[in-house]
Amino acid sequence: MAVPIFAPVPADWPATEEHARAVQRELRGRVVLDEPGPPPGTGRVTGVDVAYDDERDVVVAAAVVLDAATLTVVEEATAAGPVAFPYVPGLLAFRELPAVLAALDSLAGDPGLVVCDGYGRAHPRRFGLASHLGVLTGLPALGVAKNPFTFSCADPPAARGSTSPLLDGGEVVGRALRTQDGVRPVFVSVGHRVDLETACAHTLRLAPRFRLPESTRHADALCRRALRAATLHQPRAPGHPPVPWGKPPEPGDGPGSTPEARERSQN
DNA sequence: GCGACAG
DNA sequence: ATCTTGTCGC
Repeated sequence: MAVPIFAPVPADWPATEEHARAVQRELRGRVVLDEPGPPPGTGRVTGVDVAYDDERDVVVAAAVVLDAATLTVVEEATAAGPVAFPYVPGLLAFRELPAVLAALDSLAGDPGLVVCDGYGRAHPRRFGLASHLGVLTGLPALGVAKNPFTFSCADPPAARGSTSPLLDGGEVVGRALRTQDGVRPVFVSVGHRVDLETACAHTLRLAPRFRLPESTRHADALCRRALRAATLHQPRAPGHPPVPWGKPPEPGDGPGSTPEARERSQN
């Protein structure tokens, strides 16, 4: 599988943490918070995610478009490029966005609502990945994160659909949302042009069976697959990597390789 | 100053 | 994120 697009890092992309934080403070004023957002279960929803090979300085992004009513995949795209920024908590967008934007650009159809891996408003400067993506694309966007980052919240009741406020000190920045009975919650925050209530309703609809939304599960699987394919015959930098034992596992192994098992293991 | 910290 | 062995369940 060839990864069709090469996404160079934009020439004006921030290279320092200080610059990146300044960009966040400047762009955060453009976030639109007074739109309810698209009605859940209608139109299209697009999941985006990225996978890294820091060893080879490669990031691959995937965008998977779903029909919101049926959760059927209607379109997919990937894009690869150099890693644009180191991982710094609070500056994740600068690492992921160039590749994600390239993947979104290569879609033929309208992405509709974009579901990001990570946060939007729930961010030290109220401008996480989902907000940044929304502002740069103009698309409605929300964030679904797998852990509470630096924020705090009560454990929501055990039933699917239960929520509790996600707090930064006294300010509500998102919600912990239980998407399955008795399973750890996910952490939803607004990105751009969606309100928190609608963002949670979308997230719940997108997760009828697993903890994570189908949109992010599809995007996660696709970018990993594409990264493997893009990287499979490239030599690694000499020295570092430990040589693993035995031979690599065959496709369609035993248990532990099913989607359900993967989901549970990260839960 | 130190630890914690989306992916 | 990524690495990594085995184990459980449908």
